[in-house]
Amino acid sequence: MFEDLAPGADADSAGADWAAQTVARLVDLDAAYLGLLRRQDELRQQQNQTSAAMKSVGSLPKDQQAAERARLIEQGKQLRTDERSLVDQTEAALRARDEAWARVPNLTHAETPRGRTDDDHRELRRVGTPRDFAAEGFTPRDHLAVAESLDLVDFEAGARVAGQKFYYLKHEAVLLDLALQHFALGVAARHGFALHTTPDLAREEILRGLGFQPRGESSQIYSVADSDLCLVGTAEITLGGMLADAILEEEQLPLLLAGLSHCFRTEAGSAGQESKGLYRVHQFTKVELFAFTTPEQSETMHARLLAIEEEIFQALKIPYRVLDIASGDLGGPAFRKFDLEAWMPGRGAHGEITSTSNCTDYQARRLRIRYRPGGDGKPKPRHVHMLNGTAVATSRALVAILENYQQQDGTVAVPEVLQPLVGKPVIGPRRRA
RNA sequence: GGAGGAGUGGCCGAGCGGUCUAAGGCAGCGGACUUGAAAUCCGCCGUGUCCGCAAGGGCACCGAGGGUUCGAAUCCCUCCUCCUCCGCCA
Repeated sequence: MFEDLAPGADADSAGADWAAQTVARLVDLDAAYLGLLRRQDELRQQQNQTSAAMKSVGSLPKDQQAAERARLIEQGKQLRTDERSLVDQTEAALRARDEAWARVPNLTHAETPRGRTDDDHRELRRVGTPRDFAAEGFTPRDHLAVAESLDLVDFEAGARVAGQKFYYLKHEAVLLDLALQHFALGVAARHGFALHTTPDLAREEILRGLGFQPRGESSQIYSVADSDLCLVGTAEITLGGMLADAILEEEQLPLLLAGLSHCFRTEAGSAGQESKGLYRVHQFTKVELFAFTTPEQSETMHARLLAIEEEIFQALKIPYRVLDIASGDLGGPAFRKFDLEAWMPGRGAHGEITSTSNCTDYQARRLRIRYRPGGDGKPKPRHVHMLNGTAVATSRALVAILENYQQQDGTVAVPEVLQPLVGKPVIGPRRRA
């Protein structure tokens, strides 16, 4: 059903055509539903009139009352039968319309680069200068080698207890992980975000509202057997879901939330160099920024979220670049997405460390989150815009720190802003017990 | 985990088969009175959706979903949430 609503491989050339067909299909489905809805409402009006008529039967002459009652009951029965079959049709039509709608991704920002490959992202800028390891006289190792030599991470035990791509952080890595969380939460609070810790599980319905696909074949989401709960892949889900069905006042916007949660991802089908060590794991901890705004505010807010992400990694003194993500890589909900990619000397390439998306009203429509515009008269509620951004994902940040702060003697310097919580300026060398 | 109780408009709260077009109160908005304010009085005061240029009208919503009935906020079933007590536990 509706295969024609999914773009094919040559979507860029066929894009306009596909869009026109999709719109036509949606219009047809909508008209079909509304036609049935109108008939259903008329039928219900008759039902209401019939039961109202029953009330006045008592004012008829006694000898006519029984006959009139019987007539109305018979009529009511008939109407009920008709109404039920019409309701089934109406519900089916509504489902067809909504399913078609759910498959339509968000619109795309005019400036978003078009394309489907990593080469199609637009690099907006580079900030910070990568260290010249050759000049320092040594070859940088990847974070896993650094971490293992300092006994900071144990993947073997993680595999034994929970499976591959699970891990234990050890020693100063634990403190680094916590220091990153604390630092990011501090920055978020200073920018006016209300701090939250969130549930690490959420109902499927909420996941769907945020545009995630909880139980698909290649789902990134762990689900809990015999329940409708899933492990969250990001606090975006729990923060966004907090206000489902709410109608906010315009003065409350923009509403800024920060959430600390564990994040769980199945990482189905990913492997290779990119997934080595802490870069791609099943569980990590993340501080997430979330914003509810008016439609007019969302673009400015998106820039603000990006600026906060940059502030954090500038404070950590990690070189990075900013990408304007290409249309084919946006996913369903995002209207525009910026990624920060840190320079990772161990692999000699950039790697994603944060991502911020403007989802405009895509999630708000599914979660029914609206606001009442101020002003005179009785303005109808409008959908809010919803945006999210990573303040810090600790596992990825650890990769960047270990690789950028490694020293020739095998130790790792601690970023200055984290030193108060880690309690020392340098990690290692360690004497193995 | 066990046993009870409860979910009604922004909030409190009545209603427990047809008079619900959901009482009453609080908050809010407009007005009268007042130099101004308070107090008092009068009026307004949910959401969604459909038809309509509009005025206006229809339909739905009393935690969610099913059911019984000519007719359900009201009766029955399932689920969700909250409260109380017991047990267990960080």
